[in-house]
Amino acid sequence: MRYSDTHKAETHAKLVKLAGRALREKGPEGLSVADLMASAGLTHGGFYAHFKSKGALLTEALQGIFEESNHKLEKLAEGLPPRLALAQFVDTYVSSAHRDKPSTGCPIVALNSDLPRQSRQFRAAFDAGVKRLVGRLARQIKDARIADSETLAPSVLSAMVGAVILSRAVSDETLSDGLLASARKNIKAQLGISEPRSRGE
Amino acid sequence: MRYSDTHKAETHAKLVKLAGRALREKGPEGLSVADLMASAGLTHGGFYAHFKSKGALLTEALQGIFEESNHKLEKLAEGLPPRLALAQFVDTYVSSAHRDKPSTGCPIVALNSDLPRQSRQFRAAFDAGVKRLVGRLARQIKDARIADSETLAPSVLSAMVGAVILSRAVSDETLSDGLLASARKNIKAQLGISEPRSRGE
DNA sequence: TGTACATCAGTGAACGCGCGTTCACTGATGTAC
DNA sequence: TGTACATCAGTGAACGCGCGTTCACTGATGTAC
Repeated sequence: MRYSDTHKAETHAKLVKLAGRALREKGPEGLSVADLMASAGLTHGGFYAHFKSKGALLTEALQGIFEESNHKLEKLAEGLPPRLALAQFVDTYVSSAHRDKPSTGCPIVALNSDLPRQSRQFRAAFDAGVKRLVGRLARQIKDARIADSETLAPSVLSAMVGAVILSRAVSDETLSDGLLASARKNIKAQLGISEPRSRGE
Repeated sequence: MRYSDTHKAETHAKLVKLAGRALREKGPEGLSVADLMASAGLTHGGFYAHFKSKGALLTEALQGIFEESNHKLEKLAEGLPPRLALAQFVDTYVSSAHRDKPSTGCPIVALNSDLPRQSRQFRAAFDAGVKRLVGRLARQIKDARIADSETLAPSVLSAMVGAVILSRAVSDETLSDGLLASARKNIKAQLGISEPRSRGE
């Protein structure tokens, strides 16, 4: 064969990864097959040797994103006591860094208003990802011995999601920063994990 | 003249209104000029007698939506004591009715992830709308004699926005309903306006 | 009062463009004999 | 050991389609004389 045994799988993985970024940056409609292939150094015709359709790629890319997010969150909490891990999660999620990097950020924030127009498979993958994230958050809240972990988790997630979404949507930077700070403060207060040390931040 | 004096203005207003609904339902890219004109009983060529471009229409439609939303909110609070008005706002916004009717709902929820890809004019109109809504909410919180009205308002808005967005994005209805209920409860608790009467709801 | 002309909201064919998708082909390599 | 063939990831031209936009035209009516 012209290529190594693993070559096709490597190309496939590369395409999924690139698509994951483009998907979050440009949305499902903004991602173009030709551009994606060009970004991988290939020509557009070869796309269909890897994916049945653009839709199939989108779903696979979304699954990959959620998988990757999950790993990142695991790493973030590693070795930290539950309450600190939770605070760390909120601070990292509701941050200007997250706001400014959609291509590597949370897919819920990046894709939400496109969702109603996507395929059933895509929405199913999204659902699974959201449920998994809610579950993880509920466990973290429970581990931190905070009451009402089950009902608190979805509400905390939606507050975090909403804050980053609004901060991204708004182009006035002062308004955007203030919004994030205010949300961080209130979410942590709601969880009862406001740390007194960094008040001067 | 073939048409009455007000005819063109009426058609224009009708197009803006129809565009406002289509915009929230299908997004900026999903709204097609030809479809819009057809929905008004006209042919697509006439569009440019009313608008300089599709972009100009989108901006005008967005401004119209925010205007209309503002009127709705005013009506909702009319005659109610401040705390009840606030609770009413939260309950109406974070509701399955709002979730299920994107075409007449809040544009922040409907359009957020499309925003980075829109024109400067469109984003400016969005900004203005968000600021106005935050201002209105801050005033309501202040009127209800709740502390921290300035920092609370953006955080409450983003929590409400996030809840409806997530509830719309998720296709599992139980998860979606639970999310809204949980968010309503927590937002009102955060504001200190949980009413004890409707606990059994 | 009657005729010629101007107005202008709306018509509908046509345009250029980017898109997702198809398909005959390439060319380096492994395999069969 | 050498030759003919099969394989298959990737190439690149071509397709049909929907889109935003343009433009010559229509036709009912108001206005000038």
